[in-house]
Amino acid sequence: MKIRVAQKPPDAYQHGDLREALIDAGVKLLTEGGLAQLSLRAAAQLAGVSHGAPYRHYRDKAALVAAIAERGFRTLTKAMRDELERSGARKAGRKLTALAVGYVAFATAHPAYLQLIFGSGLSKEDAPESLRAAGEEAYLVLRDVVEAGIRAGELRKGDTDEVALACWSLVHGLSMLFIHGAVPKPETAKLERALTERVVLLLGEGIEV
Amino acid sequence: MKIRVAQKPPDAYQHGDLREALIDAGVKLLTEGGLAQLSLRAAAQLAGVSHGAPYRHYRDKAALVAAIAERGFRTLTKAMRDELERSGARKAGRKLTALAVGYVAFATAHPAYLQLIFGSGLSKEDAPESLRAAGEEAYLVLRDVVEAGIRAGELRKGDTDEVALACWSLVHGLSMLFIHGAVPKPETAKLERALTERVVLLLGEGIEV
DNA sequence: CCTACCGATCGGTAGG
DNA sequence: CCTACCGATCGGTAGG
Repeated sequence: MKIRVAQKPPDAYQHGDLREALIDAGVKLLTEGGLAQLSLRAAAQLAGVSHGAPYRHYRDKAALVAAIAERGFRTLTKAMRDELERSGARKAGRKLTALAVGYVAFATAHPAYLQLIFGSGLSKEDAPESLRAAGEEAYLVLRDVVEAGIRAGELRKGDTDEVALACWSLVHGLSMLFIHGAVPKPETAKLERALTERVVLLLGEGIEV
Repeated sequence: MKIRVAQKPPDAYQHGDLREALIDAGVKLLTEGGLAQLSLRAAAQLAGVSHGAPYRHYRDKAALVAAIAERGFRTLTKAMRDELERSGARKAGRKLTALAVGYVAFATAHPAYLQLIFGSGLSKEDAPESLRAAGEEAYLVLRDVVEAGIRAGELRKGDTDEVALACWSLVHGLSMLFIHGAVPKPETAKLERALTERVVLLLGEGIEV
C-alpha cells in the first residue's frame, strides 16, 4: 500500500486563472532549477492541477515557453523604465546608464528569464507575434533614448540602431557574464551597480586615447 | 521479425580514441539540435558504440559536457589568435577589433558552443580545473592586448580588467544577439565583420559627444 | 479539469 | 565495450 502524500501546494491557484498560474509556476521552476527543469507536467503540479490540464490553455510546451518569455520581456521593460524614472536623468548619458543598471539588475535577479529568452529554441522566426512585440517594446525603450540623445546633440551623430546595438550588446554581454559567473559577481547590489556604471562610462567616453 | 537497419555511421571511430569521438559527436548533436539534443546515449550512437560505452571514459554526462565546453574554449582561443595574427595589427585598437571579429565569427559559426558554455548548468564553481583553465586562457588573450595597449599609451589609463570586461561584454553580447536572431544577422560574413568593426569602433571612440 | 494510457528518451548500473 | 535492465520523466492524447 502506497502512502499518498499531499503534494499540492497549500496556496495553489483557486479556479482563477490557470493560464497565469502556469506561467508563475514555470517561472519558479526556471528560477530554481534552470531550463532543464521546465516541463509542462511539473508546472501543472506546482499549480495544483493534473498534467493534462495545461493543454486546455496552451497548445503545447512551446506555447507556455513563449508565454513565459513574453512576461520576461515585459518585466525587463518595466525594470528599465522604473530605473529610468527613479534616476531622474535628463541627459542621454545618464539615461543610458540608468537603463543599463535596470537591465543588469533584472538579469541578475531573474537569470532564468534571460536563459529562457536567449537560450531556448525560441528563434525570432517561429516566435508568436505577441512575443515578438514584447521584445520589440523592450528594445524601443533603449532606441528612443539613443535617438533623443543624438537629436539633442548629447550623443555623437551616427546610425541610431547601430549605437543602440552597441549599448544593448555591452549591457547584455555584461549581464550574461555575471549570470554565468565568468566574472566575479559583485557581492552587493550596490557594487554591481557601480561596476555597471563604470563599464557603461567606458562606452560613453571611449577606451582609446 | 525485426529488420535491423545499420545505424552505425560509415566512418565512426575505429577503436581509436572514443573519448575524442564522443566529443565530436556531442558537438555535432549540439550544432544540429541545440542543447536539448545532447545526451550521452545519442553521442554514443553517433560514435557507433553502445550507450553503456561512454561510461568507460566519462563518469557521467556532466563530464562529457565539460569536455565539450573545454574544446569550445580552445577553439575560441584559436579563432581569436588566428584573427589577431591574420590582421597584422600593431596598435591596440586594431588588435581589439581583430579579436572581436574572431570572437563573433566563432560564435556565429558554432553557436552551440556558446550556448553550452554559457547556457548550461556549468557554473564556475563546480567546473573541472582544466575547463576553468581553458576559459582563463581565452580571457588572457584579450587581457594581454588591453594591458599592452594601456602600457603603450594607446588606450586610456584605467583598470585593465575593467577595460577588458567592457570589451568582452560588448563582443559577447553582440554574439549572443546575432545567435538569437534578436538583431537581423548580416547576410554575409563580410557584412557581419563590417558591423562588428563599427560597433567596436564605437567603444573605442565613445558614443558621447 | 481528471485519470489512464501511449511511445519515447534519458541517466545510470549490473554482469559479463 | 556489449546487452539487458532499472526507475524516472516527458510530451501528448483519449475519453470521460
